[in-house]
Amino acid sequence: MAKAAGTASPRERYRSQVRAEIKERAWEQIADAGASALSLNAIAKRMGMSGPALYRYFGSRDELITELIRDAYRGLADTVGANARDGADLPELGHVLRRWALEDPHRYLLIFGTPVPGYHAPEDVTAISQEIMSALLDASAKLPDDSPEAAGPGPGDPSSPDSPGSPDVDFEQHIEAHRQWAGDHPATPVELHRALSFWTRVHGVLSLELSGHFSGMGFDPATLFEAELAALLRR
Amino acid sequence: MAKAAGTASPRERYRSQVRAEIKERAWEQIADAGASALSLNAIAKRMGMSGPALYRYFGSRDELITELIRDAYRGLADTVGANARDGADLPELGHVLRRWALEDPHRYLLIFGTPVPGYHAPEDVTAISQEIMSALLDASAKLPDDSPEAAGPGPGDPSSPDSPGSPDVDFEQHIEAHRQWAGDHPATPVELHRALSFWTRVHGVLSLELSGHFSGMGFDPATLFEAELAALLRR
DNA sequence: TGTACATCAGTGAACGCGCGTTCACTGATGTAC
DNA sequence: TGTACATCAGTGAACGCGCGTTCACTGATGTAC
Repeated sequence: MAKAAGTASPRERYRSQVRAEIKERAWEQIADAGASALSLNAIAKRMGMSGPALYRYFGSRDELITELIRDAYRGLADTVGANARDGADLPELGHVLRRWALEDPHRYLLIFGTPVPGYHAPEDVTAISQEIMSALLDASAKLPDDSPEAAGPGPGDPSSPDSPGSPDVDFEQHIEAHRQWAGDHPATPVELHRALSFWTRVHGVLSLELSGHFSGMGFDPATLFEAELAALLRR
Repeated sequence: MAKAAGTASPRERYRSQVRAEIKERAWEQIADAGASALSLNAIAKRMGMSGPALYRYFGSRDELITELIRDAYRGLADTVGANARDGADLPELGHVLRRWALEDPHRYLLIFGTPVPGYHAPEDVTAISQEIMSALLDASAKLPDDSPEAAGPGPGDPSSPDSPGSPDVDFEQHIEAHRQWAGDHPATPVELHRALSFWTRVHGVLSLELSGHFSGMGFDPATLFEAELAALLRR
């Protein structure tokens, strides 16, 4: 029988405390030596416990990694979702994302970096990542659909954004025909396109920044990030 | 005494053959299990040799990894450099990069993916990556500096590309003051900016594509890639 | 309130494994006279 | 062309290590009467 929701026995409370500490140490270890070096024995040692003790809390090493990935996705979805509901626009969500990534680079890289070899994410993670995409689509849909060439006051007519045969028109036709990933979201092709550009551009700067590829170059990645977000609106 | 360049004794020839085969097997292993699982013993086993034998060819595991990274950078620099010298423009270099990455995703990810924990690239790798950047700057400098708003026939006057205080002007001022990474390259701030945008956007799409983040989404990454390259020209 | 029992956290020993690396050695290949 | 020596590739044993995981067990904590 399941316990009444909301209450928790001291044992249950203790259990979830220990589970939480295991995860904390796991993140520390990932920060020190990378995700593929994650070791239950090493975590146990750091906690002053014997290795096998952890098997009371996680069935296997893979189960622990899965839960770390799930937690990371969940946290990102919550952060993005909350800001989107508060009315953040796409550039603001960009800053939210960047802050979240810099707060704990390894958490970001565990999700969006080189995949852990041989590891396949469970289904619910896919659902969470669709939740994130959906928040981005909401924000994308709040921006005007036409490019600012015609910066007049009117809402813009839909006939002139691109010459036919241009890569944008091509992509927007393509995305129209392959929008299953957007679920039931009612975004227009331009909005879908903008959300995808947003995602890839944000990731492009963040990924290189977090991997240290700008570190010897002298300039401030934040300024480049800013410019990329701005270019996204211009187009 | 060093041998006369160009000739090689049978022993030297054999040596470099075996070295090459070790690297080949190493790449196979990276493809199978990730860079952090690279193991000299496992490579030796695949080659039908005993583990210690490899120490005739590489001083340590780290030395082998270093050389793989160096080779990858070198290969990319050669590819990009050759195409740039043949007159490829920035979008064409984008396709070159994408082809190179898809040809062997792990090679790309070893360089631009999540860093191997605890590993620091040697100096000559920095030099090679500057070589790549320099080719991108050459290509960037071949494009007109002003945005296509003013699509008139004149070469464009330098006073109108952006309103002051816009993120682009901000970034271009910043990059002007921090252009040491560009070495002696005489590119203008707009060109520097475009080369960096090129790099981060190309990487943004490629990185997510290679890590499988688009795989369940249904659309074709190539089309998105195309659109990103086109947007780069537009600005 | 006290006793009997069930639940559960954590331990220590053990299994088999693969790792990087060192070392003394064998045997083949190349070099010098 | 033949012999003596040096060079070098590769082997097998060994070192110490840490890993994931199973198992039988101890001892503390919670539950039922």
